[in-house]
Amino acid sequence: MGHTDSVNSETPLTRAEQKERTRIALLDAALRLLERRSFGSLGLREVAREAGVVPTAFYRHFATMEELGLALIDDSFRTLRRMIRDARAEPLGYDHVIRQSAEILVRHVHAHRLHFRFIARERSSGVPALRQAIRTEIRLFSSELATDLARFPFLDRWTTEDLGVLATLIVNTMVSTAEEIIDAPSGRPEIEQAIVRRAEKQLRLIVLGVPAWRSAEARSDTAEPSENQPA
Amino acid sequence: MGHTDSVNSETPLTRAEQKERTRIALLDAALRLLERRSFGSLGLREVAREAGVVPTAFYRHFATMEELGLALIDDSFRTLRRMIRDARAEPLGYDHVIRQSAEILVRHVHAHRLHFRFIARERSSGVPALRQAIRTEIRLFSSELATDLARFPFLDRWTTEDLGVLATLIVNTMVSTAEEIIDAPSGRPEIEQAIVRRAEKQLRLIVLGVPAWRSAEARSDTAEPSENQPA
DNA sequence: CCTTTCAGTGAACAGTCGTGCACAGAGTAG
DNA sequence: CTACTCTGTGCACGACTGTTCACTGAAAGG
Repeated sequence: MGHTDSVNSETPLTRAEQKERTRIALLDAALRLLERRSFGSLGLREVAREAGVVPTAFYRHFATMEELGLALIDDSFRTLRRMIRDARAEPLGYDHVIRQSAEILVRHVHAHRLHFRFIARERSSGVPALRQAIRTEIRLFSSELATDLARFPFLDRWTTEDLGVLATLIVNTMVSTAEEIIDAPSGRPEIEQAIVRRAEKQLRLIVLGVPAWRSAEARSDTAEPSENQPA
Repeated sequence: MGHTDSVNSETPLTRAEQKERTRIALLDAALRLLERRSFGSLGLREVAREAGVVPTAFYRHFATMEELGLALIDDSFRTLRRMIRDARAEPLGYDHVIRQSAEILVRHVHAHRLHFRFIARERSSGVPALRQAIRTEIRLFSSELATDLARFPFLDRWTTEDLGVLATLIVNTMVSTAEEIIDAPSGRPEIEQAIVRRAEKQLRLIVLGVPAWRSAEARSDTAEPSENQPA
């Protein structure tokens, strides 16, 4: 008696459309459950139930839960990349860079709260395969930022390694900020404002260290004098 | 036929001693399982089995898994506090502060790998109660650091808020570093050295921004000129 | 010494889990 | 129109889960 209206109840659809629809229903169901639980504790049956689908239907889309998890990571980072494209597209007011970047981050975190929460949560916890995949993506993101940074004053003659150091520091700060925004009680705008305000200050502090960087490297006493280039 | 040698097989012990021993066996078992899995996906039976104890014995020590988790947090932060005490006890070579702090961090992460892994993993993921508890502890740690920082040059006349900004930035960097060290493949010392080296550079960069801080605050154009005090 | 306490046992419960299998029935191709 | 494809269904299975209960036997207390 298999009735097809478990996910859809609209006009007749092509087969591929209907299948994609169920797939998305499964992904969304998982994402929804992940608001309160961790991925590792999620069950195949649980997700199927939440999606309004029988457990065995799950296998038509994913061979295992881990596979669904990787699909979720794909989707999540797709939205994150969109955010970065947005950031690059903006005029970039030069000394408003920090404020603008923070604003973009906040906007996207709100627009794709579930995706960001998923990434933030599974970044350090749970299933090794997912953790690995997320770390790789973030690392890739950092090195993209590093090449972007190389076009700023003072930074144009930095070592690749030093640019990486700076980029990672900035990314880490952004990630921490995103995590705090996600966990902030919604409907308490002043708390979120404080978080954003602090993030901006942190980024500003980091940027302030940039002009002084080289001299400090030269001051480094007992360290092996390897990678510092001559002025 | 309840035999008592499931955990112990030594000389006769007092009742309290034996009970404490089993309690520790349960905590250690959980900690060991948490190397590969997340706390949320951990089962009472699983932990009891790993501890070499029958499931029902679990209830003699913890009413629920969440209670065991909170006990784990207690223990983990106890070792973390010991680390901080060590850090304060050292001579603090003044401009070797960064190198020394990093060294202490590395040493303790290795000595208490399981505790640090647990904290790192459950900090952002899984069971709300645990996440909450961990965040509170870290926040407390940050504000302690803030008051310590106030005794350094340049920092002695900073706002409380700005000190918090700086402290949080430093703590975040430390936490990220600890997470990376934990996940670094053991037996590859060069990878870990690279991580530590980057962490030191990041901290140095942050510190370099400190002397320039006030002026930048004054430069802040369209922002509301609230919390900056006159020089 | 005898009695009490209580950490750990073992069997049993209702429920959930992942997975295999046969089958329905709507979309698709000839 | 017919035959085929394939997504979703329904049922069954064994394994595992959290929790209950009455129990045992050694340490603790008088």
